[in-house]
Amino acid sequence: MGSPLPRDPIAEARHNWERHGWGDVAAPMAAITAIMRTQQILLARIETVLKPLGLTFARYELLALLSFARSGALPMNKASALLQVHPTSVTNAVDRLEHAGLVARSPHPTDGRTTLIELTAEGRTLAKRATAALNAEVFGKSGFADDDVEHLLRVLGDFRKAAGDFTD
Amino acid sequence: MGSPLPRDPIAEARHNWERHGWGDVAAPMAAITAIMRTQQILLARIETVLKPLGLTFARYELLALLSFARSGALPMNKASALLQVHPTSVTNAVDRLEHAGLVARSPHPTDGRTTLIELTAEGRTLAKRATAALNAEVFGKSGFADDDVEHLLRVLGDFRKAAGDFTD
DNA sequence: TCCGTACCCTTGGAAGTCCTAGTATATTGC
DNA sequence: GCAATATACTAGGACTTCCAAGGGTACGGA
Repeated sequence: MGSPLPRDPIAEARHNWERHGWGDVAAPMAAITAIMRTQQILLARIETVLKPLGLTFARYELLALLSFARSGALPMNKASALLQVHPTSVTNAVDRLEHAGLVARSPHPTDGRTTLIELTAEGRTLAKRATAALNAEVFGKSGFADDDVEHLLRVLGDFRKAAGDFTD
Repeated sequence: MGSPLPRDPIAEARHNWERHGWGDVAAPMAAITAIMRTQQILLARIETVLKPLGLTFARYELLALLSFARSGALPMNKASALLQVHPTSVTNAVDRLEHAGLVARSPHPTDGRTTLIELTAEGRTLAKRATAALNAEVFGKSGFADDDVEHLLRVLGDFRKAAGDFTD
């Protein structure tokens, strides 16, 4: 999409902020922008690894979640809550995964409102392969030093908790 | 979209990774997932602030970039490179901003292939208001401690540089 | 019993991202 | 000068996300 820029655009932005008298918020602005950009880079790496397997990140996340579910099945609203995405996004992902034969919908035994989603054998196999690929190609080569990983987990964990992600 | 979960889903995922014998990549996996989620939270905050102004984040970024351009105008390919998004995304954003009367397209004086984009007076005013709102409501209340901001900037800066974002 | 409220999922629409292709203009090499 | 290559933008399609609205089901109080 683009070759390396001669200058860091986020450092430039920070400089612009300071030049306009917003020095008090320039650093957090830069940090937030850097998080946005980092997410973009990581997502691109992940999608590159998943593409040959016919998966997108959204669909992989759902497969992975199901593969760890004790009972092997999850209500859609549970999946929505755990993945922290809108229910319609889950509907969308399940539609496509179901069409690809990787998951199946079934009615909840006692609650007629609820739909359960479950991995097919094929879905379970693909989830394993996708996780192995991501472990090898992305998570195992993140480029973050061990110390930095721990620090990120602490800082971002505090942030998410303060944002109301979890109460734990 | 959801009330706080009783447990941190990312910590759960890390636990699942360790339980399956992928302990060597569990921490980076968790850190990467945390970056994804943090971006999602921050983007939602930003969009909430921009919505009353009739802007999305993508359009705001373009307005802000133009407002800092010395000449007041930028070729679309330059904007694409600096914002680090696909050229078609810039076309999309410019289409909508132009329709809203916030930017204008004009032909490049010497290169017939390139299109220049420029802020209208209205666009310049709105960019100022939007930046003020973001500074007050998002960047000024990021929730990150000053030390953590500096650390984030270093770690993510190293990462982006290693990923080939800039050569500086 | 039955009505209202709460909850679960789906549909349709708007927005963003990227990709692939296509058109038009520059530039380079022969 | 002209053909071949490179560059700039745009069109159409796939995907994800969210919101708003609607239909179905469950449950609790009158």
